[in-house]
Amino acid sequence: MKLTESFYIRKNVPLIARQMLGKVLTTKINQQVTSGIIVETEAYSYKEKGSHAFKGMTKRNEVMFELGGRAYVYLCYGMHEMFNVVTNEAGKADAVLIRALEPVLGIEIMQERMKANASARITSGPGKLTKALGIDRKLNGEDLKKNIIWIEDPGIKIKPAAIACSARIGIDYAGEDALLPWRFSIKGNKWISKK
DNA sequence: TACGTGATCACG
DNA sequence: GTGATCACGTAA
Repeated sequence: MKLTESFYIRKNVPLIARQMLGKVLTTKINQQVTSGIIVETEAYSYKEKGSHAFKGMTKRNEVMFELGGRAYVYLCYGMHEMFNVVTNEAGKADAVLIRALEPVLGIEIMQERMKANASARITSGPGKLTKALGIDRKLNGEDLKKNIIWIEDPGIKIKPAAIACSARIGIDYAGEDALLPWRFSIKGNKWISKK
């Protein structure tokens, strides 16, 4: 069943990011269903310099300031769409970046979408999984309770010992906050993004 | 390691 | 208006 507000609207964003491992992200776009198990995430809090929300609200990040349980999608490096889940209550702009998935449904559809750059590991990275699942900025602000993009709990329990945590990737600009161990992944999973 | 790529944001 | 920068991916 779908995750509800009681999951998303909590204060502890690293905890939410960790608990998102093993959940299933699904999109239904143009009647095409694609999904994957979340195997790598990163937490971002408005209180630390790694977050887009650290300096306050802008046109780009305004959905981060809405109530938890929505999609925050933005363009990075002029070519990659990035998908985040907004968490916490309105005004407290926390988010979890989904960095990698293990494909489950619609694998052929994903391969078709990735055709231009045919790689075997179609969902192993934040820019790739959005393309594979058809996620783009049109979904910015989309409510995850609806039937376009959502996350379900398949009831798989991930043991604490099976979770790796480390510093987040690609945020050197955040100074000492770049060292926070807020990147989580399922140990040994083949679909984790490359180093 | 290098660079494509274009929106965004902090300056004036 | 302008310019530096960017929560990446790929080729090499």
